[in-house]
Amino acid sequence: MTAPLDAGVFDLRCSHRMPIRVGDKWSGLILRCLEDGGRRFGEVKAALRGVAPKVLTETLRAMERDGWVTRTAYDENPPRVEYALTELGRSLLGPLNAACAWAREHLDELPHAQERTPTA
Amino acid sequence: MTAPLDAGVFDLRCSHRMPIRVGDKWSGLILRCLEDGGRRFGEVKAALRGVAPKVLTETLRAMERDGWVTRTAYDENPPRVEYALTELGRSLLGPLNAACAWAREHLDELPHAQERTPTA
DNA sequence: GTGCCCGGTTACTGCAACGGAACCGGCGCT
DNA sequence: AGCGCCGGTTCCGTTGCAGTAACCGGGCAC
Repeated sequence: MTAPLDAGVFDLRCSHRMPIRVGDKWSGLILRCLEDGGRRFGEVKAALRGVAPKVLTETLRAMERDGWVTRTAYDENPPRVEYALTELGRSLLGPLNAACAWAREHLDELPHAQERTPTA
Repeated sequence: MTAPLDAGVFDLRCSHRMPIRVGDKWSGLILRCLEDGGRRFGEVKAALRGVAPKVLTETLRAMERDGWVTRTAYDENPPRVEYALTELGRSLLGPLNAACAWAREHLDELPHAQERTPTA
């Protein structure tokens, strides 16, 4: 899954005041990016083309804090850090994919779909 | 469904640059509020306790523009306006409920769930 | 004529998310 | 000595969602 993700059409959200927070711009994409196994910071960054390192760090930290991903730092050099889904994080792929399926199915019915960028 | 909705734990989002936009704070709640039939502005406002009329108008207008709800103004007095789901809007309840089901199922596994407000 | 009801609108403000650019430390390579 | 790699961090600015408070217009009732 190094190819650009198509999940950009749909992601899940809860605001910071709600127990679940998947609503930032990148969480959904990160979930799907880690679907097939752990990945390094740089790999995720490359898959999510255009994400600023600052934002990626923020998002990954939040996801770690909320128990969706694990962060494993290897004491090597150059440094290596691996992010992987927890079971909880993996369970979120269900609703996420349901939403993505909906989006693919109804994309043509959406009034302003073509005016906006369909895929990230 | 005049009782306060519990969908506050989960809603769906896409940013304004994406074809689908369910990400604002209230769209998901409005969808579920209209699930059982059309409702008046004031009814929706009462069901979504705490929403400012300005924000509610904005959200409903956006949902209308995107083809999820219809707005029907009756030329009566006092004025009456009814909002109802379109077929497209109704189809969104699928993924939305999937997400809500996930939230209910995993609420106890969430690290910081109790610190934040579980229900709106 | 005063006030209420409904469905808004307007103006102002706050805040969180997002983004760009620059910089950093530790190590290894040349 | 200088450069590059990796995984960040810091500073600063922009954007957009949301909230508060106040107001409005038309018709009706008192």
